[in-house]
Amino acid sequence: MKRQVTLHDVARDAGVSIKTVSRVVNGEEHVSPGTRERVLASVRRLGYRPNEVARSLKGGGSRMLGLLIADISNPFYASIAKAVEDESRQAGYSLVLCASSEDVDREREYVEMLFRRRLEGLLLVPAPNGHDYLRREIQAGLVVVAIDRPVDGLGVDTVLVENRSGTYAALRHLILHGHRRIGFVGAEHQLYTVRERLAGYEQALRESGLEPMVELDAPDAPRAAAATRRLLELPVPPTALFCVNNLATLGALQTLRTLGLRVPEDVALVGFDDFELAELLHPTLTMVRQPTEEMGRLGARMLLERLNGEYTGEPRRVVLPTQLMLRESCGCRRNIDQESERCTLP
Amino acid sequence: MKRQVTLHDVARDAGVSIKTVSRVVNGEEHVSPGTRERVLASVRRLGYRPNEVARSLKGGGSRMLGLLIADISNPFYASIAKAVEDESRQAGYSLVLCASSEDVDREREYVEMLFRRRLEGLLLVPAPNGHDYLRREIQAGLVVVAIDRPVDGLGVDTVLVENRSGTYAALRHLILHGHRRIGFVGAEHQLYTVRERLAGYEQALRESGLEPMVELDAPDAPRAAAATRRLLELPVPPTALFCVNNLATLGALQTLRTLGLRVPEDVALVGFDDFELAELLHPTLTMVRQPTEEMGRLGARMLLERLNGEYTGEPRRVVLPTQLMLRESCGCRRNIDQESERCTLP
DNA sequence: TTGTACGCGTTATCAA
DNA sequence: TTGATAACGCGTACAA
Repeated sequence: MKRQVTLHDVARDAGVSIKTVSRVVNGEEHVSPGTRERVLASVRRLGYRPNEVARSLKGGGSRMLGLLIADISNPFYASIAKAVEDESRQAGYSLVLCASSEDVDREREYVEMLFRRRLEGLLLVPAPNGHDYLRREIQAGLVVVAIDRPVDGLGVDTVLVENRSGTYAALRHLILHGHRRIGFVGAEHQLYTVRERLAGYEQALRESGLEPMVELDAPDAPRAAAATRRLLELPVPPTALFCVNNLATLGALQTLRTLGLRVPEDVALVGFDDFELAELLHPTLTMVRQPTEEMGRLGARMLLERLNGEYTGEPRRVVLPTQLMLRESCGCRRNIDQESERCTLP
Repeated sequence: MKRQVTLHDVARDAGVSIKTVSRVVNGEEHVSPGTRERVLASVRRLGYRPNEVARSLKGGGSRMLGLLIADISNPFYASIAKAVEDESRQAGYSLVLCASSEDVDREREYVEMLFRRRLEGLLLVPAPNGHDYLRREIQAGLVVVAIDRPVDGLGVDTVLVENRSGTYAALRHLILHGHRRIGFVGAEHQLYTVRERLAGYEQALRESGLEPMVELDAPDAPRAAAATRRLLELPVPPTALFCVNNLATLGALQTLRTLGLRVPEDVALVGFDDFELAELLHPTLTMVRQPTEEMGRLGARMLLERLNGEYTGEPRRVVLPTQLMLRESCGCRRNIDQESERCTLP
């Protein structure tokens, strides 16, 4: 990095003091038009640009936010990131992207780094387990907002979706279609969203006196594929599957294709976390949609409201609604005549 | 932001000078074990963490990189971002995420901001047109690496893929399958990648004496759908389509479905920019794969090599190979017996 | 209207 | 082995 152009350089060039240059640059009052012109000319000639690092140090705040997610290549997080980036930029903040891979240690390292760089706020999709370390950061002034999952016992603003009732609605739908054996293709029980969705699943089954069939070792597509296979190779296999998220859904589809099973004729399928191509697959996929962009946008807004003092009250918890996107994979189309009233459920 | 714990606080607490604390914190020599212990105890007790902003100002560099892409919700960019984030983190850099939406003005605003924050390097997927402004930033010390598209006339390290020959191979494949009328579903001609792929398309057609059928107004899925419809409603419609990227491919599929045309029986299809679900669609999609993660990883490495002085030579231009992923949508499977030798082309 | 002097938290220089 | 002091670039308080 070459030596940069500073206020001093401009001041010398324009024949004024650095304070005058500072005034001009920041558009303050009390500068005569003449000097202003002269200073601006020097600014242009020398190519002066303010050093935000110095401004931050002086006390203005770093005007940077962090977004900590598991994996940006997952469209769920990418969609959140898109909204957060947009809101940050509009508010004049820069956004630091951090990926934890669901690893608390990596998360903690990242948060430590963010704190040292004096980021003002953090949008966090907390990895499973142990967020006590965050208490210290919050006490030291870092503003945190949790998205997708709560971070328990810390009283931070939180944006969630209706995991439980969204799943419940999806399962009611399958049950009303006549399914009695419905498998759950899940992921680590440590994940809040998985627990909640599992609870919705179990509630729906319990109410109908059905037996749960649960596979939880499906944190990524390949393992979801294996989990699905285990379910389908049961002595009495399920006639329908509920997949806990987009990755699990892809894995399940993989296996269904491998085994040559037709959807929904042989096995019906509903998944959580809708994605763009669900409408282009064959069959089209019935999915529980969560408003990913809105989650990001809202989380960012809540964070910014804290930062600029627009909100100073108690921690907020927003729970956004989900939506059951009825398409073909649940068997709806097949039964649409005889059960049309039921298909309008959600 | 509360008042933070500084070197002074630690120094006072430990009864030493700030320089001594600084030495301990940075693991320098010339500190007696006794004082070191005392200082470390104070550091822990007070919860001191170094202020990287101050370090940056002092001259250590900000240890931050920028990644400027069009849209993080596009899996192509998300995949690049994943790799870049990973490389940055490993090198001890933080990554600022910037989305330009292909808008040069927004790009310029972002770069200006990045410069003011004194980011050390920038990984850039340049928006179309006018990058003269970058010259100034580079001269001022910003290190730039271009990914996916070159930024002309500026002599920066660049990572590209074989757009032209990749497309050429795809079209040869279609032509050898007997297609004589092949449509091109493209995007703005201003985009380097589009121009290159179009050139590959035209070359293949020219060599076989075929007539190009080109639609360029397909920058997103909906407009790609419309463009595809225009092609297919021609008096003599194409029997095959080449789609310039993943978005164009999705748009084309949309229209094919709407019109009730079968792929590949009625219309064959090959697209550029493979994506995960191409294998799960029906039919599975024959696509030109580009090594997105490697593009990001390599770009990041080249940038880091510049920053740490490992490389100081002439601007480098790396062109990564693409790969034709033969699946069903090109009609390959149908003809695989009679043309198996041709199918091994790529 | 303009300028001087100080502080932000750190590292670097040089002396003790 | 230690410490006082000067940068780094900027904004603020206070004078002029």
